[in-house]
Parts: sequence; structure tokens; C-alpha cells
Amino acid sequence: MNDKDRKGLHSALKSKGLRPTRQRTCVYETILGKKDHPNADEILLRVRRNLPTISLATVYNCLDALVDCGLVRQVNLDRSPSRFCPNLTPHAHFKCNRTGKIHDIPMDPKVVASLESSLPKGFTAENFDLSFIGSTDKKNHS
Amino acid sequence: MNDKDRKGLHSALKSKGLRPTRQRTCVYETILGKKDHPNADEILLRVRRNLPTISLATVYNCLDALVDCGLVRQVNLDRSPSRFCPNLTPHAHFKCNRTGKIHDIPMDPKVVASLESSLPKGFTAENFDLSFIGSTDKKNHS
DNA sequence: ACACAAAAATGGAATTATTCTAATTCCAAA
DNA sequence: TTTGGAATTAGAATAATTCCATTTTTGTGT
Repeated sequence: MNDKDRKGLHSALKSKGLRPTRQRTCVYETILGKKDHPNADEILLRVRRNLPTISLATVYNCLDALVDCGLVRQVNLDRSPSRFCPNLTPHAHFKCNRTGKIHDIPMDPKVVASLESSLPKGFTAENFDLSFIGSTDKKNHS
Repeated sequence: MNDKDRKGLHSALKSKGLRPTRQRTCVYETILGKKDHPNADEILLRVRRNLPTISLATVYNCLDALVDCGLVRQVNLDRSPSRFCPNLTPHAHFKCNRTGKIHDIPMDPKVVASLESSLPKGFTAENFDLSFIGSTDKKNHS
């Protein structure tokens, strides 16, 4: 984890009155480290390479804290276990039903704007979630 | 339930090799009857007014069948229990965090097209899910 | 350094939506 | 009317997540 990320973590936690504990730092580091979309179990496995005794409950606590601070996004697709992703830019998700992989789909600000403006009067969105299900070309190894 | 809906149910089930049983018909009727977004428990309660002995497992089975046939949409917001909705037109969902209510948001075909065309080359979507979280005016009683 | 209080971590139990299973019942066709 | 597959049923099983009670850690003031 670089200095910028570490600073971001500390200040984001502080702004919510939370402390940068070893566990939180390590969970954050782990999520930053590999840009896939791991669920809590998978994160537990990865974090344990550095903190062999950390518990699943703590991983959940840390993830909650990170999501609350806006450092990490929680991705819920269908009814499958929550996945976590450090990509904070506006983006959608694409689940390939051939490979099962989740892909980040960057979103043009214009499309985002058209989405938000498609809301009827009286509705004000704080947030939105967009996901696609479909298939990807064989070529796509991203 | 009117004749058109009944016909639609029968043919949609038949096309998947399924039978229009009393339970399936009643679950479908119930979902059509009130255009909110009930979950399986709530649907069980409503269906039992007509079929007092139906079980929750059967409600789940029926819902599965209806979703498989494309007669009903399954709506997953966050990690809350699945909700079910008979609105088959392209639409998004809006969850008001003041009232907890779910609203259908009709979608302009142009916006839908712009969404689908925002996918990178190599990605082909069969389906998408769009949901908003935010708040509604006091006026909104829909 | 030291003690204290608050925050966080921990393991295991509890919860809850959903699925599975095995037994029964229903229904359509022969 | 028998028969076989499909559907229903109740209850057990599963799995993700949350809760709880206890212990550990951390930051602060002395």
C-alpha cells in the first residue's frame, strides 16, 4: 500500500471517529492489492496470509467500517454473497454467466447524468447500482 | 385475474413444460393483485387467504417457476429478502430510505439503449438491473 | 511508564432467507 | 383405473451474516 492510500485510509476513518487498526489496514490493503471482486470468505483467506489469527467476524467488521467510510464499495449481485471492490469511480458491474467473473464497467458521466435525470419529479437519488448479466467474448481476459 | 392474464400464465408455463397448478395460479394472481413489491413471506400470507394450507416451500417453488417463465421479476435490493413484481416493462427500482418503500421507475427506451451501448466491445448483456437509493418528497404516495 | 476508559477484536452462538430432502398427493395419459 | 412423473408439503439443512459476551488493544491524561 502506498502513502496516498494509507493517508486516505487514515483520514477517512478519522472522519467517522474510527481508528486505523492493524486489521482494518490489512483488510483495506488486501482489497486494494488485487482488483477482483472477492467476498468476505476470500478476503479472510487473503488477509490471513498477513494476520493468521484474524476472525471472519473481524473481517466483516472491518469491511463495514471501510464501506461506511466510503473507501470500499459493497457489490450485491443477485443473492450471492456480497463482494467488495475498491473502485470508487462511477461504474457498473457485469457478470458473465459463462465464466462467472465480475467485470467493472466504467461509466461515461453523460450516461450517469441521463440515468439520474430519468427519475421522476420528487425522487432524489443518493446512489445507484447498475449491473448487467450476459456473456463476454472469449478474448476478454480482463 | 382476467382471461388475458390466465392465458398468459398457461402458455408461459406450458412453454417451459410446467403445469398451471392451483398453487402457481394463486401465487401469480396474488402478485398481480397488488402492485407493491412483496417478499416471499408476505406472499405466503396473502396466498393463504385463498389456499390456507399452502407452505412457504411451495410459494418459493411457485415463484421460481414464475420467474423462470418470465412472468414475474425478482427484485434484489441490497441484502434484503427478494421481492417480486409483475411489472415486465423495462423499469428501474427506487428505494426510499425514509419510508422504506420500493417504487417502480419507468425507463425511457432511449436511456435503456444508452445503457446497453455503454458496454465495451466484447460484452453482450442479456439483462440488467438498475436501482436507486434516495429519498422521495412527502407528496409521493405512489 | 501507568492506569483507565473506550473502541475493537474474537469465537461461537444465533438468525434468517433460502434450498434441499424424503414422503405424500395430484393429475394426465394409457 | 392404474401408473409414472410432476408438484406439494413439512421439516431439516445450509450458508451468509449478525449478534453477544468476553478479552484485547489503543489512545489519553497523569
